[in-house]
Amino acid sequence: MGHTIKRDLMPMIKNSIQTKPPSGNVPAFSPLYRQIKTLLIDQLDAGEWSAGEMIPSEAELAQRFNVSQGTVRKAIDEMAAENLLVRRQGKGTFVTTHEDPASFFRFLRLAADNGEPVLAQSQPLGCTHIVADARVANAIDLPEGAPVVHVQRLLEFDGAPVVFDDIWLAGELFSTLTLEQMQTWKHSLYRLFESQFGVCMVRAEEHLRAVPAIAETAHHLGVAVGTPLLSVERVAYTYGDKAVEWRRGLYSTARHHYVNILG
Amino acid sequence: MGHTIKRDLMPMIKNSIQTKPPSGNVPAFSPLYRQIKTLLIDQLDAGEWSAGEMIPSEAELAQRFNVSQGTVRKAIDEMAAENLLVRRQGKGTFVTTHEDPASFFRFLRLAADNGEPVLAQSQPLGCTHIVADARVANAIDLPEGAPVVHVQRLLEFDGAPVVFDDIWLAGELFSTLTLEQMQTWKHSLYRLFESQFGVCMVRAEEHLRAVPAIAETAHHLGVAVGTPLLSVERVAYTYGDKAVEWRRGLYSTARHHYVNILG
DNA sequence: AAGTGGTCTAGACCACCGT
DNA sequence: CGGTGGTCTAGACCACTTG
Repeated sequence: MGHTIKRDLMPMIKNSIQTKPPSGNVPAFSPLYRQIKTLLIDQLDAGEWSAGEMIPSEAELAQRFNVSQGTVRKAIDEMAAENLLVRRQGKGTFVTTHEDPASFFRFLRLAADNGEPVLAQSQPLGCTHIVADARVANAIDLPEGAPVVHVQRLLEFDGAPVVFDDIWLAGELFSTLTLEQMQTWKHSLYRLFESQFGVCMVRAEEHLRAVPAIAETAHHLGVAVGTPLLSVERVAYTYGDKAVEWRRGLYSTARHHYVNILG
Repeated sequence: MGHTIKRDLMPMIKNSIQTKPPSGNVPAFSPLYRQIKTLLIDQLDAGEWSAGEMIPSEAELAQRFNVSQGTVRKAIDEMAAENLLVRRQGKGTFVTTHEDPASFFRFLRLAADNGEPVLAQSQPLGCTHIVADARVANAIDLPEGAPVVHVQRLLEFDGAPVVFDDIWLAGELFSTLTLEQMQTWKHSLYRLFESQFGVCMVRAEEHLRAVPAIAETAHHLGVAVGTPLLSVERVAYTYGDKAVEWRRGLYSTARHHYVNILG
């Protein structure tokens, strides 16, 4: 037969793990540290610790889960590599937050051609509560007709408009979002979502293509109709790989470019 | 004073590491496993093991470097995370190769809109040995006027042209590259570079923008002049962060898109 | 069975941060 | 100083591959 972890973690949770026997031909063996990682992610998802907060020390977690510190360490290592946690030597381990300077506009891969650091300013244009059409429903895994919030906004770099965004958000999580709220907010949208709605974006997937500017977009970005624009479609995920946002950004790449590092 | 590692690695190499005292206000402390990682990368760079080959076992390396297996393991962990090495349980640890199916067109982020897997075919159009102009020289860190190889080629997906590439290579490394050689080659260019020139691309940085098609490109890609194309400029690096290639690809995104995962 | 990487432990000590 | 993460060790045992 198969590979099961027989170790007890915490008495109260030991039954929640490793329940699946090696069914079919999928081994489904999960080492202790990965089970612990899963537990920690569940606790993040449940809001046990909020963004920016310190989680318990490795020693404490080791005791709590009844494993060695090295095992906890390996779980945290993986989570730090996925940007879920941030380790700070001498201080502790913290939940990654978009409030952290290092995470300002963490998912915005635009850079100025002249190399100067970009300072983005968000200019909200609209916020309407509607229902999901097929395309949006499919992107963020909702039934068609489910409530969604549609946001339009302009991103300006040094006062010049560079990105026009259409954003759709899962309605349940953002039912109270208003245009005024965004207009008085001075930081990134993800920082707003995190601090006001408790929704922290941790991962995203983008699809890029080149498209001609249509009249409305051309107007907002101050370019001629037909100007090639970079279309960036993004699905963003919170803890537990839940898709909660779909957006399409149209980037004017006259003086900026999209940067990507290939490992 | 400061932090120096006092451990002897190998007798023959112990003098090569940790020579810098904590000058200025830079601690410059390097843990053992990172010193070992540097040594291993140097050996990869020197061709000690070629792409696809198995490197010595962790136990052997531990003995060779006079450290514990766990320390070697941590060095290899980092290298595996950077795609320099691939671990295979029960078999060994191997140098990452573009011959591996998982690495075919490893840096090509194009996907078909309909979700079907893409099968790329390279169509070489030209190969000339010239000297570097300022732009190319700057990109791959050569003096202006240094020899470079200029390659033009078309990438076809299912017979349809999708990418037009202009590629510049460091001349010293590819002095014997010919058009015929590429025309008879059935696989990716990076696989050719690796197996015929011993140059393995391990990392790249891309800058993307949207541009209108000019006449020549439009002709090659079968689109109208002015059609928005995705311009992808790439600098590719071998071991030791040496830039050896600069290219600009023009992607027709009518039926394909560029995929990017944001961690 | 022998050899490889993968997991887990227990403990020592170091580097860094705050008080 | 005590608490945190960071490094390193030595050894046991597990999982996977090959002969």
